[in-house]
Amino acid sequence: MSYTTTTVDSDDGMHSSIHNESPAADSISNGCRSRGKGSVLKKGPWTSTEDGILIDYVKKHGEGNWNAVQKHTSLARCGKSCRLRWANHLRPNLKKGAFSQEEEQLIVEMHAKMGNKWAQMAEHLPGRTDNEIKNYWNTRIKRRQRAGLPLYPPEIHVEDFQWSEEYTKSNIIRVDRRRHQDFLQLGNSKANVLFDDLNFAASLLPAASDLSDLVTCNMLGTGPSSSRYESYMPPILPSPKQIWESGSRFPMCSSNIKHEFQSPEHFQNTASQKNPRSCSISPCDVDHPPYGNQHSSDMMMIPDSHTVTYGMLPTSKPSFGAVKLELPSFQYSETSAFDQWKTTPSPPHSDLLDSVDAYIQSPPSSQVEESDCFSSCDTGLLDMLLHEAKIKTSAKHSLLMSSPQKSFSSTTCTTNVTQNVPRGGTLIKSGEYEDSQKNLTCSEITIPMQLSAGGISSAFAGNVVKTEEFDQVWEPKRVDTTRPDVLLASSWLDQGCYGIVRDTSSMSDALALLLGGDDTGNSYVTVGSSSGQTPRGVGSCGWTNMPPVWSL
DNA sequence: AACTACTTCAACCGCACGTAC
DNA sequence: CGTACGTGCGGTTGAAGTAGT
Repeated sequence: MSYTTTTVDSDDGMHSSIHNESPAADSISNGCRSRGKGSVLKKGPWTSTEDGILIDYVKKHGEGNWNAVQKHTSLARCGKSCRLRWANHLRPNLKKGAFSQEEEQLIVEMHAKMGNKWAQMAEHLPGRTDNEIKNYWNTRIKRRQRAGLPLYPPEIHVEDFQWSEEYTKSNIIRVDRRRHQDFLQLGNSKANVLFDDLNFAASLLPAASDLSDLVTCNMLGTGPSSSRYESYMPPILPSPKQIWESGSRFPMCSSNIKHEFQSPEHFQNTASQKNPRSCSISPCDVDHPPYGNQHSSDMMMIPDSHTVTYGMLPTSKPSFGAVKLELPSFQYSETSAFDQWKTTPSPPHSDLLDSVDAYIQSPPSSQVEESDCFSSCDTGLLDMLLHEAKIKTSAKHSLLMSSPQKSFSSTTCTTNVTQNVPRGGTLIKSGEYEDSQKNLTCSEITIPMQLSAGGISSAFAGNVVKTEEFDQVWEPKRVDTTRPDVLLASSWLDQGCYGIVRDTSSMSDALALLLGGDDTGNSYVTVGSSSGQTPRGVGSCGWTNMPPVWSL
């Protein structure tokens, strides 16, 4: 931006510039078309006087026809400038100040779904402008880039195919705004995962047929066999438009899984005492074992995860080593970063974003070898894959059964997935899917999820909050809870307890996982690493102008 | 106190799209 | 159909503010 014109002192003491448009360059030189009266259009910061003029004009004439402002007032601003000023600063009901945590989380969530669709995001953040959101995001990018953190929690990508750019550009979003709104609506209702949705997904997507994958998607997405950043690689997915046009909403399950990722306090107290903000997963936190004496086999390990610092550290004093700071996202030192997470204190009730920021700016320094954690937490990839094969078989069967109550148990990890399952099912066939969420009575399946990190640390005491009948054996997925991004994602999911899109992501997570996988249980998540393709993950993109996760 | 580095944010720019003529 | 115009969006810039040395 170069306000290289006459600088004048404005009435509020600010310097502003006057752009002298020459006749030859008057039309589009500054992005505004001249009104053709030899006008001298002012540029730069607005003065209070100008604001007053514009406000008066809008009061009299309403919004729109911005080029007429210059005609009808003494304001020497082009229409674009007027519109921008009004939209970003003068219009009523604008919310000023820092973004709330809910807003921040929604932004991240929406960005994962939409990409840089600031205006669309702003529609879902009342009182906020696209410019604000954009600025916030750019700041976030810089922060996380500097810290070497991935931009999104690892699970984010798998839920995003629903919101591909194709979708947002499709007629659906224009014609059916209500659905759009529903998708992002704020709410605290339980997520509903409709098995019919899943079945529909399975029919629509041949590879998407296993409930086990649905259940395990969040774990395998960052499974031990995957590289650190594979979770950012997109699964091969059908056209989102196709899915949407088919009418399926693919409600999420992960939020419900996450819903059970409560703090120890949560488990120790009552299930009804659900603090939506509570999320504390610090399995590898040797120093914080208050969550019970869970055996390592009872632990789920989320590989490559981050440990969140939960606001224990000052947020204003970056303390990263220079080397780490210079590492671009997805390239941070695996060992150092990994190690740092492990000993991070993790208060049970914490704030996700603050925690992340806290980590970014002041990570722990203790050293624990990643391999140590893995070896102690994980019995091996092969075992896991074998489990996967079993799961697929059993879960596939369970999906086809008419009984809505299917639960999963495991000797090593009890995962609670609360799902609302339509009785009788409404899957007709692909393309004729009904919105079961509206029409069906659903029963709930609750699968307690128990987290801990192998041998090292904190397992949740009182591991089962809700106990339901288990007639399916569900094998554990080890979750490397020492990886910051995974823990971030866990917290992320927890946010779904009070968040916005919590009833939409899990199914897509599952589908993404399913599509990325094969019958051998390999390569569930990514297409980049195992397919021989050149990965197109976030890491390969510029930090600015990032595509939505689904499109990577 | 002065300087530097960094962050934030308001505003501009170019482009795309829709509409009117 | 082509052009002009109005509007909106996303990317970029640089002034102002803040923190660190």
